[in-house]
Amino acid sequence: MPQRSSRAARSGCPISIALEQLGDPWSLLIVRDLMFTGLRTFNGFLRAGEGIASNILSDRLDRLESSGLLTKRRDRTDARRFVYRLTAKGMDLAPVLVDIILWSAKHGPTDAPPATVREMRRRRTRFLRRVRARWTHPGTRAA
Amino acid sequence: MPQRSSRAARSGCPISIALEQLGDPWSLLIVRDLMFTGLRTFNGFLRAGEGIASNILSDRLDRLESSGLLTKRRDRTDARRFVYRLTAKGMDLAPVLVDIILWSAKHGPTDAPPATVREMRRRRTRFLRRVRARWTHPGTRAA
DNA sequence: TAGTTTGCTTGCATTCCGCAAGTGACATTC
DNA sequence: GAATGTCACTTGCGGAATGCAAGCAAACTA
Repeated sequence: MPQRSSRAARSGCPISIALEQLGDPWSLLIVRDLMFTGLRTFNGFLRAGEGIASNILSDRLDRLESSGLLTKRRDRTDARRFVYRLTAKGMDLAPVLVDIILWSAKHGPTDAPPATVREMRRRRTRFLRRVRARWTHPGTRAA
Repeated sequence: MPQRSSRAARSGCPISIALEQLGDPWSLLIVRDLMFTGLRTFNGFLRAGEGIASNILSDRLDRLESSGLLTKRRDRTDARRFVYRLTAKGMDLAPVLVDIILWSAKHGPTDAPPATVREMRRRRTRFLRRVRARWTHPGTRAA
């Protein structure tokens, strides 16, 4: 278990604090998968992501869990499997992710559906409310 | 000049695209210094930051410039010095940074002044307008 | 012109990362 | 119930990135 000793407690700056938990190329992608897609298992992240290595994924899931961004529980129907789920703290990253999506979509071509991007921009708070509702009441797979 | 070959063009996901440009522990801190503090020079970033090494800073400035997030010009009054400045694309990260600050301030103690955090949360668009105005008309050092 | 400042660059040791291969617990199939 | 497959990792290894200290040329200052 590699330690992130050099990155710990650099300063009290809120941005620096956030980067200690999310300042790498992978953590936010895992949060994205948990928030916007239905992915909740190890192999789900492995395959549907951008090609993260399994050891890195394992390490990032541990860090995100110890940062309080997600929880890890055994699947009830399959004891091999773990179910990863965003905490409220992790869910509170939704505005950040939405702004990042809007920023990327504004400054270059992306795969994000233009209709969704437009909705994010024009009905930002409503979009965030819906994402949160889907998290509170899972199973509601909104378009 | 180390290359970020392995991180290039992982997918068309807008979050992945953003992380290719900002997905490390330092880039966003440089953007923060440019956006919220008056820092614009190499040694300014070096000293006021969280202790970035000079070679890393040099590399990150190059990357941010080639990503179109900042510009680099000679200082007119001191030809040794370069002046780094956010582009419009870099400035468009302001909503992201504000959301990150709000997220950090909500989930733990930070050094951010509570009054500023409250203003960011309650008058978000006005706060963003002011940050942008200070960028458009430099010299206006608002509190 | 001697000395300082500025923005890097270079060497080097340490750490991190991606890839491939393995492992043990569990599930499925026959 | 034995063979096979799945799941969530773990390990080994080579290469890349990082942090630290030192050095450097150009430009400014005394």
